[in-house]
Amino acid sequence: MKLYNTLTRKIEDFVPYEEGKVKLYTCGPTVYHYAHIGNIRNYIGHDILDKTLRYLGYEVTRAMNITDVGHLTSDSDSGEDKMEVARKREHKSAMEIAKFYTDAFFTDFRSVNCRMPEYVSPATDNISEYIKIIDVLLKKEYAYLSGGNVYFDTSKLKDYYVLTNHQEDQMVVGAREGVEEDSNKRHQADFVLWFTTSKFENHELLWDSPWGMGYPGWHIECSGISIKYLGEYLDIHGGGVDNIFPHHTNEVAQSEAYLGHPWCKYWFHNEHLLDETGKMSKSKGAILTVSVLKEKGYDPLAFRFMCLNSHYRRQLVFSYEALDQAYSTLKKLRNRISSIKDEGDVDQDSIQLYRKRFVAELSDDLNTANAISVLYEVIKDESLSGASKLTLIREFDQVFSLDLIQEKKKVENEAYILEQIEKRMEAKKNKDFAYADEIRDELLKQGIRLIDGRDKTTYEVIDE
RNA sequence: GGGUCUAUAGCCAAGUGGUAAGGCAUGGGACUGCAACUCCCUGAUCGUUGGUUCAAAUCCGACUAGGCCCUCCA
Repeated sequence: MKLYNTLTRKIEDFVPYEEGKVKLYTCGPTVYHYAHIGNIRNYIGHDILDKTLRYLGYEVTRAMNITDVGHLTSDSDSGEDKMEVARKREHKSAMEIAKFYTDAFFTDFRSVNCRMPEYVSPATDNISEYIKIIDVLLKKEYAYLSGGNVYFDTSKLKDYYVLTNHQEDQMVVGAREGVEEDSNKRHQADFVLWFTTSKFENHELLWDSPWGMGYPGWHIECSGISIKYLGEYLDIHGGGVDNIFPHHTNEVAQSEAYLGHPWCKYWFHNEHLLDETGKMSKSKGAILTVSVLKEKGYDPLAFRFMCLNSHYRRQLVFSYEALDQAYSTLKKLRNRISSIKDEGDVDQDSIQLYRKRFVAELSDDLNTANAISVLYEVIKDESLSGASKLTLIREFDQVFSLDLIQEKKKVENEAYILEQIEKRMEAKKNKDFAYADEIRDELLKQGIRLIDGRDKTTYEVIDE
């Protein structure tokens, strides 16, 4: 298995700390708003990684956080907490908001066939873990108190910018609008571990700590949750590319300072999904979610298919044209697969050959687009028996998760349908095509599509 | 200003030194009473420009265009 590692900026052989086992961490959603399809692309990328590792035989343990607190617009005290903004906007308690959007997130997450991680933990469930870590960081003098807050001292590290190649003296403070400098910091790059003071009024979520009532900084939650559930040695940590700095950079800093040894071996980052105007963002107003696509009549898996046709480290521009295309391709693919008859012997040698090619593509930094090409070759291979094809397709779909093999849907009124087909045959014989078409249209309205064969008409249930 | 990534047919996209996979769409054909489904056929010299090489979409330089990061975003 070869994976691109942001840490080295190279494609490397994947070798976990413990042979055969993988500890995988995914930066989860912030639940002050809906997760848009760009967010979901990221989780699809992680899902493919997760399932590929499993397919290869690794025992994967995966954890993911839910950010339901303290997501500030900046580390300085000028910003507003996103949860608080949502609370004011919707006149609900912070926990109600978090619950609502967490549920909405997992509805979409599941609808694109993403597997649930072993551990999913909200940030607010692990406060004591953060306090423990911050306490140690203070004792080791990697952290300091200033202006009521606890800060991480980045000057104590040999190489704070391991993930980024940033040069401190070239950094522009406030490159983005609305970011102000925090005068409590000793160094420009220092970041907050624990807040007790802020300008926000009525901050709803507060916890007691050795440093006073307050709430955790943004970055500490992922370190805390990861170490708590996956231990001191992490194999892969992933997220979107925009997390590289500062979020993941800070995680490395605080985790390794706390643990006293190297922490995460591989950093896995998904590129963004763009729309015509550029990056999708939760703060940009209208939010396109998987649920919205569903309401528009798309199978959510068409979106997943669209993502798999591209590479996770490549920017993808979302357009309805592209989605329509992905959807019709997926439907065609399923149609072709459904016509494969489960007969003949399962040819182990041929299967092994295709299996190898499939694995080779996925092992090449998750080349899903090529893995799909292998699928097409399997379908087209005339020397392969139906049983062999279906065995392979079923296996490939463990990773793709596109529901390629659709269960033949049974209908209750089959007798009625067969009767109608019979009537239509009769009408066709009598060249009464108007009546024949009428029957066909009527059945279509009921979700039954007729398929005319050479001397027999069959039907299928359509679910749109 | 610094960092980083990308540029292949109408669209999605593979390709990492030896003369451009695959898919969708289009057009043509087979099947059909018509249609749907299915099947067959159908297209590009790889952003521009220098260079390295017997040989470059693939390596190096310059240029152009675009994305992302530089303390809120996946």
